[in-house]
Amino acid sequence: MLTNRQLQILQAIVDDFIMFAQPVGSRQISKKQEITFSPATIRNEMADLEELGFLEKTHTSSGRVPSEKGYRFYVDHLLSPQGINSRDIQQIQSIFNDRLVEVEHIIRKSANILSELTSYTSILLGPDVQRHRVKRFSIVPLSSDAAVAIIVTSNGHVENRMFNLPPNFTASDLEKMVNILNERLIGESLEDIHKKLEAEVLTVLQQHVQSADDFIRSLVTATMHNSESKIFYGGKTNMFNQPEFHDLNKVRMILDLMETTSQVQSLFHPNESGIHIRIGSENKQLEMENCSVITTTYSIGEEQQGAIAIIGPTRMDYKRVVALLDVMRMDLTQAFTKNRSD
Amino acid sequence: MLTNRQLQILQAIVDDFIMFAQPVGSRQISKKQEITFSPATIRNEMADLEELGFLEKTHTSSGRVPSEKGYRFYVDHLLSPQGINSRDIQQIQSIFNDRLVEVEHIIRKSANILSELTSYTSILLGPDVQRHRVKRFSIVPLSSDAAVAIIVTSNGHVENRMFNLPPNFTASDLEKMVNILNERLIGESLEDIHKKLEAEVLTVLQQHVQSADDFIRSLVTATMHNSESKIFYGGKTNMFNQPEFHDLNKVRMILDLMETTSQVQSLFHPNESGIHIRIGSENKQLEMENCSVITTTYSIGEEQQGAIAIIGPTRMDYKRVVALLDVMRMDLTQAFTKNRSD
DNA sequence: ATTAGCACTCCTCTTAGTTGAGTGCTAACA
DNA sequence: TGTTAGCACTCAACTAAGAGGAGTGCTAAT
Repeated sequence: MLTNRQLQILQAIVDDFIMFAQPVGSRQISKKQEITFSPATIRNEMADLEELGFLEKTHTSSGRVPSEKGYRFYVDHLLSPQGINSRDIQQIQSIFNDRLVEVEHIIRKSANILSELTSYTSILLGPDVQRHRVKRFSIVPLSSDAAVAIIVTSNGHVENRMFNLPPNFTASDLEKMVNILNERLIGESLEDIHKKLEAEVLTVLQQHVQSADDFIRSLVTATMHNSESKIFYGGKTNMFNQPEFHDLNKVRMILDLMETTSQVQSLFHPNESGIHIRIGSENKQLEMENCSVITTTYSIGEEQQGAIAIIGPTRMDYKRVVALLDVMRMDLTQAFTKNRSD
Repeated sequence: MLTNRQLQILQAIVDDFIMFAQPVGSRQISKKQEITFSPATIRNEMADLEELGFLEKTHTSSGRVPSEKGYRFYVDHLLSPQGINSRDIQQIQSIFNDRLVEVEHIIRKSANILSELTSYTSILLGPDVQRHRVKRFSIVPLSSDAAVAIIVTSNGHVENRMFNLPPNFTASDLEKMVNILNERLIGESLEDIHKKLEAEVLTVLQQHVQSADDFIRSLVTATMHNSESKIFYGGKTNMFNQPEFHDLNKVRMILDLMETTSQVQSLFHPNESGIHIRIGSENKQLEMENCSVITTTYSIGEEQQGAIAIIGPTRMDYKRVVALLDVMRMDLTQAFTKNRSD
């Protein structure tokens, strides 16, 4: 168990290092207002904290730097919840000024403002398209052998895909088909559609339409394709500002990771509410060993969920980011549920 | 006018520098197969070429480096058209293996393959949505005050946008409206729609539907919004490989530029056929003063046009990139016009 | 006209020395 | 007994000096 004084010193060191990105010496700590004891005492405590694994030295005679364990402790026990600046709140509110109707717009704007406010990189996941419910299904023929399938979901998202028509497919075939599909599929979620298409709808269609088999197969692969939630980025190059990323290789690896959808998706904790912090090697990705990722989720309507991640150096301003994400999560949730009800 | 020998030496120097990214000395040139004269002679010629502005020195006793004027001359006069490797051609062909129907897929894949083959960054512009022709117009109501407008274009693109419905808008109003819109707008290009909507369609609608005014306004702003061609990137971080970009600031500026749609769009020469090369400061953007940009266009169907850009260091392998772009342009054009006719 | 030879330049790499921030330990102090 | 002043020690960061080498420009010989 740490003594009060050790807690105080650990906090001071982490705060200081987060601010200045320089190893922190005993003298520097001793000069702080709230510290009443001498550098020598601090040195003794520091040595103890190092032995306990909370601090590290970059070399024998350098100041101390928080270890991952140190950050973890700081985040878990020393992070006094902090209000944020009214100017920041105002800026967040400005996202909702426009009376925009589209979810996508709001999320895009949120990504930009978050990256601006934190000076880190933000990633926002939109609603999971797979869970949207079908509002209308239609097919627009383009030529004798190609058509576009269009699915409008209840919250206004439009999913569309081209596919090939089987030969000898008539306009009346198409019409029948669309009617059947609408009858059967409206109200279902997109992820259920695939199953339904192949199971019940197919047999019904086969009774009415020639070569329904091919058709359904086209349609299934077509609607299945675009299955992930959309991803929005803010401040992709913000990390260039951080001294720990003055290394091209690190930056490159992270930027490359962000181009890979699957990797990005695995940064998140789906279906877990609250704010999650992963520090350095707590991240599964090797590329992220110098980064911390703070994630949270927000609601879109009653069923849908979106997610937010902030990526920064392990020396991230946790206090501020957590506070900002908290506001952001609540505001987005509120905006999207209010939007729904009127 | 340059002598034959000067041409030969200039070419050798540029080729060598493109390959090794190191200032080229007289000895190194003299060792080449095709060079029959001594280092001393080469030094004299080099001094002349420098005086003429084609070469530069990084310091008094360094080898020579091509100046922008040197690259320009090389590109204009010394670039013997070169066939490309059959393996490369094969890889390009692989884009079209899948029998993909969607334009977007092919372009996305092309961007990736181009960046892979060149090891530079590629940017592909899709067709200009504004010039697509309307195939079908429909409106799907979502709630009492919101709806989605959907425009399907003749080549299968789907443009959609949410908008607010005026109060007291009935289902039959909506139906009438959609009918009128389809009557009037099918076959028009998207860019013409805006004008038409405001001019003739508005007056017609006003006769049939209450508060058509508000409605049209919503619709115009809605369809106008998404007006640029889609942009696809390949190999965004490839420039990290180039020694001239081992400078974080340069990389950052270019990456930031690539996030700005308007800046990216201004890299292209719309409506000019052929292959264009802009070297260093010939680019309008200050951020690009160390880059060369090679652009070209391809056709999508009979009316539409897409564009390709490759961004690399001024020390770019012009010969190879030009050859690759030439193949790419023709293959894409062919694929998209063939696609149309069957 | 071409080229061998040579003095000269200047970048790059290495080594040595200096400075200064910071530590750990010991001994004195309250 | 906990705290602190004092001091020797460590090591990164900076500076200066010197060696090596790739390359040039000029001159004189071929």
